[in-house]
Amino acid sequence: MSTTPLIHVVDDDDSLRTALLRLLGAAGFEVRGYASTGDFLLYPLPDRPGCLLLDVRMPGPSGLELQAALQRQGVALPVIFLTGYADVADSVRAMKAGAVDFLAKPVERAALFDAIQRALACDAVQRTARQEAEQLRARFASLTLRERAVFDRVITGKINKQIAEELGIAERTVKMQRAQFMVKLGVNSVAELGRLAERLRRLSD
Amino acid sequence: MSTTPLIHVVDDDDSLRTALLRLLGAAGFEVRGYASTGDFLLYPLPDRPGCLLLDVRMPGPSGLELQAALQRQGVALPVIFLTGYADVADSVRAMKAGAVDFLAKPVERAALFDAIQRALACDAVQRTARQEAEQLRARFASLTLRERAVFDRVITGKINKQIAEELGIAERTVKMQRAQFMVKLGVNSVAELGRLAERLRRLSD
DNA sequence: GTGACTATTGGACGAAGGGGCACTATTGTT
DNA sequence: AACAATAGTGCCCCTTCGTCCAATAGTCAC
Repeated sequence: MSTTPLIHVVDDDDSLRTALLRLLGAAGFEVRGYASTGDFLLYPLPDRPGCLLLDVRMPGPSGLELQAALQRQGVALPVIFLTGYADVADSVRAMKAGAVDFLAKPVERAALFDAIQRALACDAVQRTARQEAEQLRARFASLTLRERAVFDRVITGKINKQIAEELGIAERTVKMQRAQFMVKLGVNSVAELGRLAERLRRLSD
Repeated sequence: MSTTPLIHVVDDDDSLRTALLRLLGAAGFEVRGYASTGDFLLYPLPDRPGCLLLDVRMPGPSGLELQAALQRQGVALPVIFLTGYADVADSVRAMKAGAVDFLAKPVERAALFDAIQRALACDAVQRTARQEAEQLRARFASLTLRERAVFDRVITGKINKQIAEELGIAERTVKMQRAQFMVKLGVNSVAELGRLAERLRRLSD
């Protein structure tokens, strides 16, 4: 069920990165180290719980640029920054972009583990939310255009007769399509249908 | 309709505060200046759109402490920090606590107005969300215990007969209470009722 | 006790939803 | 050309819902 979290460490300082990997590994996490932004982006990201410990200043693309790139790609992996240079502008930019924390090197063990815990909690919430959204979208994607048209009108409270007239079809047909998408959506009552519709609407806006 | 936003400026530096007030006033905002955290907290906060420009280091309670106090009181006024001392720890703490931005003095006009614009947008979103939540809660608060019991079962798709048996009352009575809360909640169909129920559930968790 | 008020109930009728059965038209397949 | 497969339809029956008219029982103030 619960896979052990995978923690990615991106830092060009070999000795620090190795120390971090050892520390986190000893704490029971699965870990992967990368010496640069490019190394990290080289292979596709496995779809599993985790977070990213990211150095800010490195040869090549900076940690901030990596964070922005991940955002553009729609990757929601929580990021914890580690930096040796105290730069307020960097920290603010990172936090505005959604970083979980921004820690100064040398980082204290307690602060690091606290940040990781928050990052993993954040990731877990995001993952379940995304998963539920996917399931919901999938269910609605199986509806035909006609069924979807009837659905849209049912959830606004219209009665079959009105729907039939609006769509230029027989009331009997409305009943059929209605019954069909009730099965497809896995609901047994109009009330549940309305709740499902509201959950779908939340995803859109 | 749209009140001009009210911008609060808390800074112990009289000349800077005055300059900020003049600048923002000239830009069309309504402004109020405070020389300390205490001054700001002295009077109740008017309930209107706005944001808070807050210095970090001041004699007495710091800006960060004020931010924390506002959070504890449930005040959601967006905060933009201004600081003369570049301190990464402060900036991270402020941003983690939800600050809109954290700007170094001397602050550029463009950066300031950009931050203010984002803060006001954020405030507007929060205010409408809170207002809708209030209205929703108010509508549900008008339901009697019995009506609420029937409501809970209607939205799970139970039919009147089942509800009547569960609650130990006649089906006829269920119908009546059902009609009553439909009026109270201002909906015309079970589908809308379900959507309303889902919106209410969102507020709880 | 009396009257006002609320909650609850019974019976009945029309409107609406749900679904079974059979027919038709269109489309794609062999 | 013959043959499914599918969507749309008409007819009919049953259940459920919404509502009107009326009646009963409990509570509270005076």
